[in-house]
Amino acid sequence: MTTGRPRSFDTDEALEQAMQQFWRRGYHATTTRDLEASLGINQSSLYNAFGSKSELADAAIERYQRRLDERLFQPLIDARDGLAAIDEFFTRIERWLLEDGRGCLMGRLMGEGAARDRRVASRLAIYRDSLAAALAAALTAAAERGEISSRSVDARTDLLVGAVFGLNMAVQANLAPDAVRAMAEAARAEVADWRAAGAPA
Amino acid sequence: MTTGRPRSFDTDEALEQAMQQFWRRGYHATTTRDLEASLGINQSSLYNAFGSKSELADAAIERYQRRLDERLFQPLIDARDGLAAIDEFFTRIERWLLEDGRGCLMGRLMGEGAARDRRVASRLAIYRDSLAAALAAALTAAAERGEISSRSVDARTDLLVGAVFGLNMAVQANLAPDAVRAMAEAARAEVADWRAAGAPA
DNA sequence: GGCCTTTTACAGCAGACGCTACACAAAGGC
DNA sequence: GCCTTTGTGTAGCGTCTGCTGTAAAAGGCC
Repeated sequence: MTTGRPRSFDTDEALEQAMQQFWRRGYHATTTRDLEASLGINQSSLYNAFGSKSELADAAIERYQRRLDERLFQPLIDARDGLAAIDEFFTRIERWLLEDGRGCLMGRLMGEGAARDRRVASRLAIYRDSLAAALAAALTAAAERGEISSRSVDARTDLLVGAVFGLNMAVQANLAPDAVRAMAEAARAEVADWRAAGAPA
Repeated sequence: MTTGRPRSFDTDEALEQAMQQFWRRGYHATTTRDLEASLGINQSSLYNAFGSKSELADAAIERYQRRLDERLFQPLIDARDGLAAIDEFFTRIERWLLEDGRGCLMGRLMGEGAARDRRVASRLAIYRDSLAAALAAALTAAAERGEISSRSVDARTDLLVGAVFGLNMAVQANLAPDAVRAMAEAARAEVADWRAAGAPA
């Protein structure tokens, strides 16, 4: 059995703070000194506990993705009311992106080209797949309810993934909150038009 | 009159190379040593000619924006055939983004948060406004032709700006070219649906 | 109380960054 | 042929980056 000196900090709480830091600043702009400060942990302890900046980021992103699934993707999948769920989804995303002006960690990572780190690239692939799967599930539900044609599900999934990417880009580009809200509203209006047009079976 | 030693390089050609370098790597990842190499110019000459990295980038971005206007935005404004012009616009953007796998310089800058540099932020504002203005002009033309309702122009401008941002984000996130193509195709399909639905005057 | 293991603190490494000081080179003006 | 003006090459500045070497500290186990 290993005993040794006990950790002076809570690993889970440290990971939470790391996630917050990466969320605020992205991957590259977050330095190991920043992490030292925001985690309240000496750099050598940080390396001892997490291995490297890349590994710590990976763990922090995993934590973030669990939160995204829980707060945004899973509700979209669980709500079986078709287009209404998508409307609600964009409302949530808009709030998520503008709250505290922090945007979305995944949007930050995509935008800054952090995919050059293999671990981050893998996380980004998971993000994209989760987002597309949740939207596809909602659109499939909408087709089952007769709100849209089932043949339009794939293209509209791509369109909405693009809209979400676009919202992230807008936040990343420092667009005014009102402009971001207008973009989200435009997506909701488009979805509403689908219902109005109906499904030609 | 000033005389002095003449430049050993062509300033315009150097600026072109600087643009290419920023285009490939973005703002932060392009170092003054990179520029030294790709411009074939000593760093001190570079600073003597352009002032600073920020000022050189500003001039390079201005050059890029002229090219964007000429190849993408102005054709969209000049073509007065409404939705067909928008379809063509997305085809051009798709090609622009995937050609040489370089993406778009403005997308790179937006994504990497280069807006913290004041000059870059100003350039990004110009880009966004030009893009929105070109799309709004085409949508207005489409409304005049009766293809869509004139009341939907503003919302659809926002939607399409979002779609373009989304395509840029997809490229920035290193999505497979086929996935980017699918996103562009989805935007075109959506635009085609507008024509099918027609304008309820 | 010694032993062993793990974590901690401090200091520093090697490399990259944007930028600049300085001496020299190359042109025109007189 | 010198002077002034501007461009060039070298070398290096101060700072920041991710990461590590080393020794002391703090716990369990016998």
